[in-house]
Amino acid sequence: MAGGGTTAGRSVTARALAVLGAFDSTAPRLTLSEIAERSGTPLSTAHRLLGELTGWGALHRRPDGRYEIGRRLWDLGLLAPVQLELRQVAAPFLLDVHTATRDTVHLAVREGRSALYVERVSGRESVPVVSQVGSRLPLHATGVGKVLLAAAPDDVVEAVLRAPTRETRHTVVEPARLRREVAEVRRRGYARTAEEMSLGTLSVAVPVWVERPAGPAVAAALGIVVPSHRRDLLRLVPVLEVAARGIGRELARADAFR
Amino acid sequence: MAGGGTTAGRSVTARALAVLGAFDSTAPRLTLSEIAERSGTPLSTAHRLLGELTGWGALHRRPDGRYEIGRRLWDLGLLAPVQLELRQVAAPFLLDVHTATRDTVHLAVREGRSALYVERVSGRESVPVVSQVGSRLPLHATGVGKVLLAAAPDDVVEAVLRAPTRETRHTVVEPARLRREVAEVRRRGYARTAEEMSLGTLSVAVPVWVERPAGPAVAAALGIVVPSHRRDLLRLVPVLEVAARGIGRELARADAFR
DNA sequence: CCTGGCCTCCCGGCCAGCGGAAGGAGGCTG
DNA sequence: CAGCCTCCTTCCGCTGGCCGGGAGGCCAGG
Repeated sequence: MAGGGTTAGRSVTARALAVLGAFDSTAPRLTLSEIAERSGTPLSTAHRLLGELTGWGALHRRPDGRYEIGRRLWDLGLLAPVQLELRQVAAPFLLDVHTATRDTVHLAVREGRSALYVERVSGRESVPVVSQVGSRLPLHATGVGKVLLAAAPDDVVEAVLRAPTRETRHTVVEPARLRREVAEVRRRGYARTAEEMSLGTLSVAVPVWVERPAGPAVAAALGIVVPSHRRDLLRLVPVLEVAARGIGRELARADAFR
Repeated sequence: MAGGGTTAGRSVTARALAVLGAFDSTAPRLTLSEIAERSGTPLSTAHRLLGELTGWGALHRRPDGRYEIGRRLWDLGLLAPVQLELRQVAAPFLLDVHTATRDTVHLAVREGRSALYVERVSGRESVPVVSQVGSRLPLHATGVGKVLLAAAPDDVVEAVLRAPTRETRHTVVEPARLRREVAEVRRRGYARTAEEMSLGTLSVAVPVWVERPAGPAVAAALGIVVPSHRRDLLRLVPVLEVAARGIGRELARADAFR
């Protein structure tokens, strides 16, 4: 019997987490063997862990035998600070902007070298966009991304400028030009893009400033995406600014309250 | 050394899950000792598990030392079917209803003997309501709850009627009267409440029917909450019905697509 | 300076978890 | 309809990873 001989130092918890980690947005529903393979766990081990995770409610087993994320993990996820603080505070303001403009409105925060989309309001008549809540998109090719990039520490800016991906034929990838854009965003207080992430859409975005004991900081970026035939893009900047200031004020209050 | 002697059969995974389970909406931020106590885990064991969970990103440790749910669990939660299928399909329709009415709109599903609030659209000018995304409220005291109750199997109805909680002085708790209301909801196709869950608000709700291979079924309930001085509550029923039918159709399509 | 609360780290015994392998269920093919 | 394949479930004895008491550190308050 091989026994635990080949466990290679991975702890039980690490294996259980690896099993959970097998799920992602490209694979939200998996069979036992897929999970075993994706998590690098022997079949029978995966089977046992899945039994426990399912029993607790972290996962759910469908009638067809496949596994998916369970309600209990959904619940836990709702307790994450990004959800509990940012989203709940910001949602009504995004709604205001959407009501005034009828376009797709986004709220994103920086996570490493990506923009993490935290909230989105988009009706059925809005332009189709790639971003969803939970998506991570590059900092250099979206409106909210550029705002977050302009507010990021220098080492992040340098790392992003070193290898900007080309998303469409309009994506700006020249480091010098990106550097100029970042400076411009800092000066003007808003960012704009034209078909740099997906063809047929323009975007503008502004920072959400929050007063903290340590001084003002950019906590998020608020942006709007419109079809590319629109001419009056900059008209939206004041609308976004009003909402962003409202969000910032509420966040500062929430911070003070702890 | 006590060793594993007193483990009482709880598996490692069960302990790790117990640690996660220490978090809930009333306690989204916890210290090590609180977690140890709430999860019934010895301090040093909790400490070790927290280290692993934090390392993986399931939890996050704040500068002040307390733990909270991490981004990675938030991500995973977004993959739950309730989020991925229902919410994403329904969100634009809730938005439509909100735009037309400016009131707070809810989508809920039944989970056991509770109504689980899955999505909510509410501006800043809407009436304040207790429900949040992820809340569980009683089936007998809310609009969406009554709709879900009317669609529930008999044993659930009986169980709910046996011990209805009194939420406000207007809550209907007499089993006979509740039974009559359920029959009425089934006949009329909508439910209404008047200050039964929180004072100062009325609500109406309709079922979301989905065509399935096994026949039509109520997948969710769509409801709206308005301040109690409004007189034209029933005017909203057709609005909700249009949206509910739209959601049902999209869900059936999504089902077919798998 | 002491006290108390809270966190971090250490260590050796022991049992819970490990995973290969056999067997079952179901579906597709020739 | 037999044969084959894929996928899932269960079994079981060995062993290495987990357990948790306790020592010690850190910090705030008295």
